[in-house]
Amino acid sequence: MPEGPSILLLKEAVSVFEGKKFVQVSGNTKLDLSALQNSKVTKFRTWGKHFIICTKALNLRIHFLLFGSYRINEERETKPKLRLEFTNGFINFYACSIKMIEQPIDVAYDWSADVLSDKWDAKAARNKLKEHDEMLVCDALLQQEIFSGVGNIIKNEVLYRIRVHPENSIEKLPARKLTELIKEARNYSFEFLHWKRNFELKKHWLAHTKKVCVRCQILLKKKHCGKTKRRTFYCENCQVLFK
DNA sequence: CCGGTTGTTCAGCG
DNA sequence: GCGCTGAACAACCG
Repeated sequence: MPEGPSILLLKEAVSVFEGKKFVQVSGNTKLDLSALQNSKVTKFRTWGKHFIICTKALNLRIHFLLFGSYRINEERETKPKLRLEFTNGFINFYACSIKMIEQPIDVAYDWSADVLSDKWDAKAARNKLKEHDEMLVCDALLQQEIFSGVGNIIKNEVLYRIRVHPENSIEKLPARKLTELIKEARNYSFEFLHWKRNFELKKHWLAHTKKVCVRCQILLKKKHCGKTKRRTFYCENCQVLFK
């Protein structure tokens, strides 16, 4: 569920509820959502892995973390953390983190960091990366302030596709490679979106969870790289470690 | 059936 | 105050 493209698919799936009044708001959440009763959804938005429910009174942020899920017009065994009921259906959210967004939404969010947004700004990403010279690229791709929406799968696939070793620091990357990294983070995210929409995401993985490099046929390395220590699949032969 | 994970935050420690 | 570690959350797959 969790990477950015999946959240965009959620937004598409619930667009039928935009502008609709809440018939009932309920769930396990400890947040006081009484302000939502008799209110309506003005808009659904996303920022990377954040799913944002906008109302006149307040904005709610849903984050699915690792295990979160949702159902539309469908129940599960467990009680939802949040249930939004409309006249034309309902959404249930399970095992997610829910927060009120206290600041005005454009203050709270840097839209230019969202790799799937029209507002995505590659130049801004490059400037942010320049402030983290010593950060490893495997960590940098997971920084949501820089690449909002990129998760571990996208990280692995991007680095494999551009033939960059995950343990290069930002400063070691030739300018041309840095450009490629930034470009592919967005490009692959849209491919992910397309494949996920067609239920064929996994079959397009080249590195993530894979055993063998499709380019060199050698065994891929699996290692918990960087400060983020997320599992990283890479080819020690064709993904270059720059000196 | 167990181990691990498409993620993030926070407490506790040295 | 820092950086690091582990816990917590709690679902599903292989």
